[in-house]
Amino acid sequence: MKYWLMKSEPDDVSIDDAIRIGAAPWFGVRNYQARNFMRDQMQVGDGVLFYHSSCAEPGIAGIAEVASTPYPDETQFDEKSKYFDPKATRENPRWILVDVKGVRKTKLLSLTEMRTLPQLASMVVLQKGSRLSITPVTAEEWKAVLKLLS
DNA sequence: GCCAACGTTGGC
DNA sequence: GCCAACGTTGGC
Repeated sequence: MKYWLMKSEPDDVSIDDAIRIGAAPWFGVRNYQARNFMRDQMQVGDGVLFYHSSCAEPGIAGIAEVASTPYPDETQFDEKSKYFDPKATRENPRWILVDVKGVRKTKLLSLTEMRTLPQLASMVVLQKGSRLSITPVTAEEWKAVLKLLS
């Protein structure tokens, strides 16, 4: 059992959307490190901190969980998608994703608040220059965040 | 909209 | 394999 923080633009998919939709493919990741986390390390049932980014109040907005094993991101094959990748083929797909299921909405733990909390200082997402859309979360960090959200 | 910090691409 | 140029992320 691992833990993750996954960023989503709420104008695109918010925590409310994720809960309403249920298990949904986490499409559009086009960064190899983030892809590798999904492809190589995620397991069904892993805990996800659902983070709202590029919005008025960025921060953790809810809890989700990994809901599938990895499989190819369909949008890489779709010429009409903005995520289309001409170098990807069905025989040799480049982008792999998992389904993510929204579990519950929480109060917003804002980025500014997170930065003030010593128990969260080690989180990858808070490190200077970090812009990975998927980052690993330690069990300690997970516990600390859940406590703050309760 | 700005821009710092990264990541990717492609010529050599 | 280096690295300059370019593209992207995402907070502010």
